[in-house]
Amino acid sequence: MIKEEFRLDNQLCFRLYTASRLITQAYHPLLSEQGITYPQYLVLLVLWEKDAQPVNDIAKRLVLETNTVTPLLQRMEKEGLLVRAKGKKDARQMIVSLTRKGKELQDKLSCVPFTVGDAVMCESVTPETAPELFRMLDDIIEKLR
Amino acid sequence: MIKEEFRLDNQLCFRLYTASRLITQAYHPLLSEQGITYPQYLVLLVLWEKDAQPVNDIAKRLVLETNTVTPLLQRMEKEGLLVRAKGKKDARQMIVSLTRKGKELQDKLSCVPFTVGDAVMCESVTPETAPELFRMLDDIIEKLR
DNA sequence: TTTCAAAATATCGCTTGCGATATAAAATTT
DNA sequence: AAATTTTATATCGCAAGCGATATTTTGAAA
Repeated sequence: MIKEEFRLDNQLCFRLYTASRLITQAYHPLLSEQGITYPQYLVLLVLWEKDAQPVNDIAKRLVLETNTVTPLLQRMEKEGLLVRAKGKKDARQMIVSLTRKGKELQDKLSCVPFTVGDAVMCESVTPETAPELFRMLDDIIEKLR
Repeated sequence: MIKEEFRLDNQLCFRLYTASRLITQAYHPLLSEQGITYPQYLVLLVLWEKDAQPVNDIAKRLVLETNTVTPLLQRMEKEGLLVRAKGKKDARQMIVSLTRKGKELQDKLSCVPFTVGDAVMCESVTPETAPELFRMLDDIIEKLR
């Protein structure tokens, strides 16, 4: 008999990994309609909050490494969603700014948070219980980052 | 001002995605010591529970597509962790079985679940609250799969 | 039985994620 | 000021994920 601690059904990480992938898949049809991916959508969320940020700030906000974010931004620049320009004060920095196209996507994607939100709501995850779930995930993230 | 629903801090998916990646990173040093990755560890968990399964059963258990699992199994076979053999009853199937090396890893990785479990425990996630978190994640997974 | 649809696996192409390393510019030390 | 260290990005290589598609085998229908 397998040890209890090795049972897949007892693994928190597997649940997080699966839930994360499935929700990302729920985003997919909505985002691909506008030609973007989920990580690209996250970059847009960051830049919609505050435009013209250096690569490092975007990476930190998304808890990703720059070696993940840089190619991501390069692809988005090729798609005309943003531009990257050397920083004037600090020439090491690359300042990332939204193009008109990148800004306009906000309107075109305006229903996405609601559509996905509805898709995720269920028995134990409701507007009442979501804050508790958020708090647990935030604690885990804080502990591990 | 950005709309509330677009704020990164209000996104469940981003939290799941980040928490999932960070916990996977917590596994990394423990697993790479034995030359395996986190998805490969998941395959081992499945096969330790029940050896000699077709590709499809493993994929279903991990909620992954076969086009993800097949190359994963091929890499593990190359590493000598398992063998793949055509099914006798159904020649379309590939039956995946652990090698001695794959079985022996269970002992070498015996402390992994505890080490990672400890690393994740925090203020709001404890042995008491974990079942509630599990239940919410399971509901989301069930709803979306 | 012949044909056709379904199932199981595999291949292809592309985007991520990330460890390791390189490059260039700034900040600090000597 | 010259040398050294730190910081900000970028490049490289490889393993996942996954949509789309191909291949093989089975099962069902005509």
